[in-house]
Amino acid sequence: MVYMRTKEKIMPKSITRTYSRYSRDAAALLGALIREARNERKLTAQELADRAGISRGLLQRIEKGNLKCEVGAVFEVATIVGVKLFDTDESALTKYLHQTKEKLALLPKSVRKKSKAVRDDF
Amino acid sequence: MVYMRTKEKIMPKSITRTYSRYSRDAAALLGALIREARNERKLTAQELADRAGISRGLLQRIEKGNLKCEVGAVFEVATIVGVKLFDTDESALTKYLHQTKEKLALLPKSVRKKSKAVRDDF
DNA sequence: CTCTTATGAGCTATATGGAGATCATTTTTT
DNA sequence: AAAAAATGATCTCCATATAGCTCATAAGAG
Repeated sequence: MVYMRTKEKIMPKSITRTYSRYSRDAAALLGALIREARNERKLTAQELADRAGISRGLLQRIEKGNLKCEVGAVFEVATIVGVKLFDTDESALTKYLHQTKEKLALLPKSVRKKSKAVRDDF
Repeated sequence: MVYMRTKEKIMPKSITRTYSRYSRDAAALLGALIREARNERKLTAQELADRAGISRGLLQRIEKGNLKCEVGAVFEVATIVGVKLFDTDESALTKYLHQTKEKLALLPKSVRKKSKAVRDDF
């Protein structure tokens, strides 16, 4: 393990993640939908944050579409204000989840490539 | 109370978040879909992690539906393997995003409750 | 208008999520 | 069969996301 530390200052590893446009748009949209839903329900930021068990500052970042937030916090807030993920109702989601789990249990667990052809069509 | 201030320093804040069932199901489903899509594309965990710019361990947690991951990492992985969020294609998402932004710009920025009635119907 | 409250932005200390290892097990290839 | 590769499950270190403030501004109520 090598630490990039000098005497004067600590060199950060500079892990500047790059996000695709789609990811940024998705987060921004989700944040906007959350804010919209919160206003419709006449909830203040503090109230919603309290219900979700997060701080108001974190809620602010979520509504702004900040990508560096916990998935759990984002999903929780979305759930509370009624923004459904995957455009599915809960029962359908749960049902499909079980189906997928069973399906996955039957599949091989690892993947072995037979060719190198990989498509990047997105 | 004389000893009240001990909790400031000594007691860790121990933020054990609670997540709703829906949030947990949503994360588990998303993780399962990602794994499914990754297998269909014949990508190893390491390859997908490299493409997303994350570690293999983080990808493991994402596929397991761990809620304590960056939203950006989850969205990015989902995007790469073609799991569309919100069940919408990219153009529609972007379009709706702009509409929402314009709409939000016209709305009042703060919320004031007129009554105390708040519904918890979810 | 004044008063009250919500929001936005910035700050610090700290809890913690992520990178990068190792190792055992499972799966695929040869 | 053996070898090679992928996965799952750990661990430590540290960069940073988070909670919890503060303050200024904005917006609604009276």
